[in-house]
Amino acid sequence: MSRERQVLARAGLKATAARERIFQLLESAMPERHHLSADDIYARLRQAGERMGISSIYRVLTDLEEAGLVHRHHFDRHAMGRSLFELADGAEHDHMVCVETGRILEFQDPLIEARQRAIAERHGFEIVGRKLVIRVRRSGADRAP
Amino acid sequence: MSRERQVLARAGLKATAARERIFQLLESAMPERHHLSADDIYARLRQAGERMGISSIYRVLTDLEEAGLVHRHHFDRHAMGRSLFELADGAEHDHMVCVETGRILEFQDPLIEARQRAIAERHGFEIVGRKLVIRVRRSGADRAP
DNA sequence: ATCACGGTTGAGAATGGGTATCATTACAAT
DNA sequence: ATTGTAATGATACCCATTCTCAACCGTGAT
Repeated sequence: MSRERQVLARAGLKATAARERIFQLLESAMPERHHLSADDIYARLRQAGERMGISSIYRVLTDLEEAGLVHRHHFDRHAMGRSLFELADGAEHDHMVCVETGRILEFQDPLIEARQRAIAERHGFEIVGRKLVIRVRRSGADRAP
Repeated sequence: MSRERQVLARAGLKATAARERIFQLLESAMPERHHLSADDIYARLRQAGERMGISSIYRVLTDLEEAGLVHRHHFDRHAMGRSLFELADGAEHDHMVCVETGRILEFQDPLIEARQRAIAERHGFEIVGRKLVIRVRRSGADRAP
């Protein structure tokens, strides 16, 4: 039984070919771009000579997300931006997006996380999920006068 | 000259009727729901016997956003969620959304903000904007076993 | 094996915020 | 008034995502 099958099974998902394959792709994208859209996945599959319906890709991604194996992000300023997905590899992290280059940096800050928990608790809540995106630009960059 | 006109002028926007009116609406929503969608605004205008094209509403909201007078949020989990708008009244704040009731709470935490600035600086960036949304639920709520 | 059935897949249609187009209208400056 | 410039609004359009539904597994029971 492959590693993928194990992870899927542990998350309570039947291990189908589509799920395994998409999981693999997300995994292989981790060192590199780290964030794939549904279209990216579609394209990569084609490039590899495989084919999968785009609706299945969306369905599988949603399944994986609901099983907690994948995180979905929206880094665009506006609503109609596409969703980007990445594997949920244990450690939560937040994102910094450069508005000039579009580059996405990840970071972790235990202090911020602790603070968030404290604030939620103070209001009688527990945290289900959080999303912090900082939009940044190279400091000292020339701006409109 | 009305207060609205002054604010618009100060932000570099010609004060048109549409802009003044939408600004007013956002202002009047502050004590109450605090976050309005383009549709909400459309509906409120109709209810008041006025009429404005929905495209104008979107355009004005985008103008106001770009002038820094208004913030746009997406609290939904998925991409196609609608945009919600609120007046940018000086102090930045973050949001906590209850996944059970949909209620939106606002909070401020200077420590989190300072931390964010520090992290951005450490990477050679300056902050252009940030967005922190914590999804929460009443703690102690029963969950699936 | 075969059957039955519950979940999975995928092509194509539908959805729904949001945007683009463009003729019309309002305003401002000459 | 006249001309130029920007704002408005009806409508068409876009496009990522979801829905629908028929075909298709896969597995366990017979």
